[in-house]
Amino acid sequence: MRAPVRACGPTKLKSRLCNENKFIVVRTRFAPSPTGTLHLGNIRTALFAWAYARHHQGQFVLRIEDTDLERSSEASADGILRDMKWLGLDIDEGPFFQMQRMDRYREVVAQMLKDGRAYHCYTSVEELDALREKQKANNEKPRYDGRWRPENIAKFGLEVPEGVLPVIRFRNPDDGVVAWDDAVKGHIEIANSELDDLVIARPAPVGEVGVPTYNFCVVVDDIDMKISHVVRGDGHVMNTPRQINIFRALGVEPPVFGHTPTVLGSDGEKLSKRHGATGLNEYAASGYVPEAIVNGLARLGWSHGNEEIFTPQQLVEWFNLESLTPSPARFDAEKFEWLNGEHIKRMPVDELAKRLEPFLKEAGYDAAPSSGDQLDAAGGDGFAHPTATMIAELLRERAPTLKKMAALARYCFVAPEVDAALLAQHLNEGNRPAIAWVKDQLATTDWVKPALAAVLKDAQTRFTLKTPQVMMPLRVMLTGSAQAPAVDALLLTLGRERSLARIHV
RNA sequence: GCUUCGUUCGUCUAGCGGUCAGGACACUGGACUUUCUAUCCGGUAACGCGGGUUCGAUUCCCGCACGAAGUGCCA
Repeated sequence: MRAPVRACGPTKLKSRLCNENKFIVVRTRFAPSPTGTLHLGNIRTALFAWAYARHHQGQFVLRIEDTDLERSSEASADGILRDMKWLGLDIDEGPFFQMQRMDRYREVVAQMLKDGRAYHCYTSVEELDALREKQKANNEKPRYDGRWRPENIAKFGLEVPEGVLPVIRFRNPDDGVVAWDDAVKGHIEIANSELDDLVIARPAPVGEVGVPTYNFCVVVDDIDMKISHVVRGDGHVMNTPRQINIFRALGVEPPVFGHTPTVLGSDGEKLSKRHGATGLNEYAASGYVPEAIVNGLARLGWSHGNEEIFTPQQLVEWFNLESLTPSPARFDAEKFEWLNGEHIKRMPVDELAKRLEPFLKEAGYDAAPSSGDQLDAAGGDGFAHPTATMIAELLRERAPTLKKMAALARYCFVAPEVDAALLAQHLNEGNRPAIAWVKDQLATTDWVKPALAAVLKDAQTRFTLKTPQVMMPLRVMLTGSAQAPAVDALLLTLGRERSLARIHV
């Protein structure tokens, strides 16, 4: 489901480019390529850009950079939209698609050509390769030598070759340095002598403009979309000076740049499918809640003192670019899971129940109703079964993900298989009478927690047993496991009928 | 090779010239006699190396090492 595309950018080149470079409002953007699912690294950049805009009551723009025809797909663009929505990164404008802005880019290239800020270059790819090889062999930096700059043509003795379509190159300044104060990394400067004349439009007959290239489109887009702060991954640091030069050539002051550090896999390698740093959708499917993902992602490279657990709202309130660390961070799956558990614990039960329900269904506990605190329709073992809310209440502190919580809830629906050896460890002649007594009491006692607790306590005193001697056999019979919630809570959740059916003395 | 950026416990980080270098995850010890994969309390564990500057460097400067990115008619 693709949102409607909005046209962006007027056709009056000059007036547009030269004037409105004062940004009153903060406008950030996220500009992914639709070439696959978003991984944690990408989405974190989006999160930071979004949080910055929201913090300043600014706007957040989504731009899809779909000019790589071979790898781009609509499905992937839809996936991006879906993931952002799930995380709560609401967008104010867009998505804009670069493919639909080609005319605009060409218009600007044509203008630059006319103004002498760009020129045709007939050097073939083969020649370029040869040139670079030679430069490398001589221990020089491989770069285009500017031979087709109008003033150099004669010097190089060049003639326009037959049947070769020229590319258009940007005339980069020869001297001086390009410098900017990166909002994350601080002052950075690069000598123009390190930069060469980059191709801004691919081959096309003279008089036409070929397909424009990335570094150029980005600048035109950021100008047209009035982006005030470019928050992006630090893989773009080396593009920045080139882009700044293009901004200036177009008569526009460049925006503020903030380059966020890379996220590495837990092994320290770059994030990729193999590292388990899988797509966001898979975290959703594993029972992670978006609040926890936002929290964890933000905490990877950003900090607000010693705050570890915070809500998306708090992130927005506290966020600033200066508190980003400039160094790369490793993804820590264990900490993410812990964080997820913390967010689950803090969530209102009803909300938790609502989110748990699909996971219960997926686990095969289909009949779970959505809410309420009374037993509802018959479950898989033939008894009225607990609601999602009751289960959430019972297990919220014991499961780090919704999926694990659903798995833990098994005994709420299905009679457990009780291992005889395990039971024998906890049930013996010493406590058997007590358990029998408890069962008797449970047949008639009020099914409320204080009453249930009282029965259990009475059993201890009446039979002079230690607490575990009463609790453990019940726990095992009720759940099939020695690790389970408090027995009174279990009884309450499971219900009288089901509980009695499971207690065998 | 060249350019740019980076380097605090295993991991994420706080620190912005004087701290017993703090917190969190993980790990580990204990407590909770309603178990535990829960909860509470405790513990182990870090400033990459070498020079400066300074009364004093984790903090500032310079080298080195290591890592990352770039060096495309990819984005």
